[in-house]
Amino acid sequence: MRAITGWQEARDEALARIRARDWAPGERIPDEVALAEAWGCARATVNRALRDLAEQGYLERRRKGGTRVPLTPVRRATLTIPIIRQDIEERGQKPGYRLLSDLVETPPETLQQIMGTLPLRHIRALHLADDAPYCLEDRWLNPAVSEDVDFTALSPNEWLVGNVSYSEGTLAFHALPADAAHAEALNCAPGTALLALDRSTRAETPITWVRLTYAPGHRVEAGL
Amino acid sequence: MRAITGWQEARDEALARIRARDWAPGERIPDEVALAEAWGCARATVNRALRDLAEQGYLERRRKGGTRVPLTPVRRATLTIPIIRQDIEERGQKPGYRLLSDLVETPPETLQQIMGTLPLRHIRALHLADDAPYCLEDRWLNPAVSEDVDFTALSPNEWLVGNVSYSEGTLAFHALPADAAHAEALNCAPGTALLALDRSTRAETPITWVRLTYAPGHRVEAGL
DNA sequence: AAGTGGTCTAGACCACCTT
DNA sequence: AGGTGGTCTAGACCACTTT
Repeated sequence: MRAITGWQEARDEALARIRARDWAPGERIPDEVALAEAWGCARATVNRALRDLAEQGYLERRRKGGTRVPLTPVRRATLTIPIIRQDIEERGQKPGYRLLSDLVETPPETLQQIMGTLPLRHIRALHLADDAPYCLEDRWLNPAVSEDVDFTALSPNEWLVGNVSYSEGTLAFHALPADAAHAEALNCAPGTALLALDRSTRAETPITWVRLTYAPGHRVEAGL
Repeated sequence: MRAITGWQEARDEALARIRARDWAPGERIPDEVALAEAWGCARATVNRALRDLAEQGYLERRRKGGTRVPLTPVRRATLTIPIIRQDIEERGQKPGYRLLSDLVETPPETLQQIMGTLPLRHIRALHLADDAPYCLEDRWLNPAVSEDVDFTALSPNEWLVGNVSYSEGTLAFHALPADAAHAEALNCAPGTALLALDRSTRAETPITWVRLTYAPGHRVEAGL
């Protein structure tokens, strides 16, 4: 075999061996020093290649334990979370936005546990694609964060990304039936199955919790 | 400032500056050589830190163009895709499995475009958690791949991961109303909103397309 | 106790892209 | 044309974990 020149080449070579079961599931593969010598490259190059495969779930690595091909690989997919307006533009549609309500309220108890402080600013807004309902943004905001921001023309989604981003959080998908409010906003029948994305965001202090409920038929795609 | 010792420390320092808007959105940050000198570490360490942040969407890097803080950061979340049985076990529940049907059929036209060859092996199976319906696996398999495999006791999901994994594919979430078959299998009323995950897998040739339809109320969580 | 991956360093060359 | 990130190398030390 000719010498390997780059880490991507090393990665491809390793992946080929895994796929060919040359390195069988459960088996320990040669250590980095051995591979570096066999492939005629530096150990750091092998390391980069194997680390990359491990990040994708193709390998398991442990100090002293060596590197193994997992018996049951856990693949990872990547989900990109753009600003809603960008999302719509990338579909080649015209983005629109309408603020439905902006109140200070006491949230449901489940939310109180997540957000802590009370009361919260509760914003409901509709995003449009080519003038058709695209998704409903149902957001609870820590009032300390948003103060006097006017969400009449600018969606909280966009404002937050530009002003409070780079924070921690959780994200989950689920399905729910359209209630009366959904039905009216998204222009569908009550009970329609809708895809929803719940996301909570916090830095030192809780910032926001949001549920994006998409119009019927919407699909969220993930990479790899 | 005291010298930075590791790449994670460098990453944290950089992220702190981004969050503090010390490095403002749209702005170009110092180049790697400058940061390495300022932080008292090697350039490779800075590179690793900034590359990591760029992968997460916190920075945009271009040769000659330098490194910038994006005006509108696109965050990325990671979705782990375990074997269904493992998924159930990790919830502390007892996994179960029942094969519902295993036929060779002509798939709907939309699927023919994805899978190419005809006919396909069509398998429907139910996964159980603590004897309650967990998710319905509706799978179309390239017959050349599965040949004589018996899915009575072993789910296609598990067999594939162990035997044909390490392949390319796509993945998408959406919501759909339970039809009569869903309703019976998942023990819910017809029309119930259900979360579904469509996944297609291919190597050199199309391997399989599957829709996992989860029991009502199921949530799929993503990291960060 | 010892083996293996994790990482740092210093220097170098290269590829790409903006100017 | 030149600056910047992308990557390779060779060597070194360290941290973890299994033996």
